[in-house]
Amino acid sequence: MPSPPEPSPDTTAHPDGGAALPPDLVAVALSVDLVLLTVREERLQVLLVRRGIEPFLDRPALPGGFVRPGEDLAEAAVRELAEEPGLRHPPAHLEQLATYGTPQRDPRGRVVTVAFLALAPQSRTPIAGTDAAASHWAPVATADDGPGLAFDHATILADGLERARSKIEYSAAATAFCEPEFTVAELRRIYELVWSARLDPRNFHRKVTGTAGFLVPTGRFTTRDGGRPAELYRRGDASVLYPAMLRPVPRLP
Amino acid sequence: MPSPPEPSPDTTAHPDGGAALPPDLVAVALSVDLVLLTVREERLQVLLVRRGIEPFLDRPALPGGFVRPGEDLAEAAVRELAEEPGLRHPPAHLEQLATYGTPQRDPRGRVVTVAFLALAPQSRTPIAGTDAAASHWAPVATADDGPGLAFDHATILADGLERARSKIEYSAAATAFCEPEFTVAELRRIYELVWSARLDPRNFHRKVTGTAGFLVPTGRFTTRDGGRPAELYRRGDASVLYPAMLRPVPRLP
DNA sequence: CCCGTTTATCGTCGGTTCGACGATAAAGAG
DNA sequence: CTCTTTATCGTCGAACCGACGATAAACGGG
Repeated sequence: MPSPPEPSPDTTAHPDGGAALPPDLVAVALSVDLVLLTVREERLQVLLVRRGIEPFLDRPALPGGFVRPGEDLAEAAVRELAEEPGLRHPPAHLEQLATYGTPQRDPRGRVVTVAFLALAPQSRTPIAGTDAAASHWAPVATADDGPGLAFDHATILADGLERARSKIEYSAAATAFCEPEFTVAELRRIYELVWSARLDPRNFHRKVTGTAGFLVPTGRFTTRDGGRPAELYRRGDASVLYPAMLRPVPRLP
Repeated sequence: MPSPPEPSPDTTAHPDGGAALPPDLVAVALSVDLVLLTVREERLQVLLVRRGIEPFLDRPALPGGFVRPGEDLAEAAVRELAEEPGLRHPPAHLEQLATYGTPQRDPRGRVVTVAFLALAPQSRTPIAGTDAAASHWAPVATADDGPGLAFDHATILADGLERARSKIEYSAAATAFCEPEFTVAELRRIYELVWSARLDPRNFHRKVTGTAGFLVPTGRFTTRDGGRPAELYRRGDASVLYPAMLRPVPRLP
């Protein structure tokens, strides 16, 4: 991390090998932004930060930051997550979402951002929802209320939500929202809150326990949800679900 | 397009609004690369170029180039496609694939590339396969033969192929490989060549003609494939297929 | 002109999966 | 002990799929 203005060191470095980048190409600043989702307080929530500098001062934004020299993209995403006080441990799921590079998306200049989608269980998300701190959890249903998100982060959030909603259809990614051991009902609650839909407990139970490699029974039981004791499961080694979990079609009436 | 060395104009421009980018951040060169697929000569093929400069001189590579000032990412992808002699018209399908930014992926310096996946019908791909020209079509099955692809383009190509193979499962993207009017058998051939699998003609016919919004019958017929005349269809307005077209499970024996 | 070949299209049959829902099991609350 | 809550097992019909038979409509060669 040097100090003075030398804005594009890497683009002119390495003139060895007889090859150098063309001198007239456009250099951009590169950042990563994170759509970190969790299920807490019976709602799907996203981690937001309050911007402390211009532009969009005091507006909510997705957590993120600039990529450092010699740093890979996923590496930068993991580092930004670790720096956020809203997350104690690494997330259970992290994947690249999309890249946003519209020329005018940042008034300071050309900033291209690579967005990542991260899913984490509630136990790794200690920040309370109504703190005035820089980091806070916001229900995704109300993320667009109040002052709008900075930059194009509303678009990125919407893309991340759609990715998460479709990802849990055909993969075991929903278990990333769960604690290491969980009941079928707790997993079903994840699906219901992510999809904003109600699922039949009996059909859901048949589906997830009948899909090979999805859930591994522990043989132990819990009554923490009340009622008859439910068996505890761990996530299996299956990453894709086949056949997929079907998202209920939105009913018109 | 200015001329002299001024490698990072945009990162220091716009100091207005009381906000400027931090002076010590890493600037990167930004490029787009294209995985342009078509079905020709009974094979799934990808457009490759022969590199005319170092590094990877004379090695095959995905077509692409640097993003220009003021240019959006998708805009740059469309421009690069238009500049390629391998494509006469805009592709029928274009989507962002992923972004690759490992620090050492380009020996000249920090170059981050946004890869796009494009699908086009044969009629828009006039270049012959064995020309010694800069652009040529290569069957994807043999794209890894001979000298390897430049940079990390083998990884990008593999990701693009996987995206294409899964995309046609749950969307109508396979029609992007077809001419404006096509028969059910021609569409089936697309699926078979992209998946390297054989599909039952009767079940495929039932599936595609029974999925609402997938195909629109024209009422006209053709015998260009021999045998009994087949009805010509156009693509419908459905973009997602529900239920999905099921990819056959790979047979072990 | 008849006939075999090729391709298109329609149907049938059995197995799997899904949605809707009944029935039973096992805990806690009062 | 009864009521409530939740978990889990079954049942039934509809939808869908894979395998495959049957018919239709073109062509080419005798």
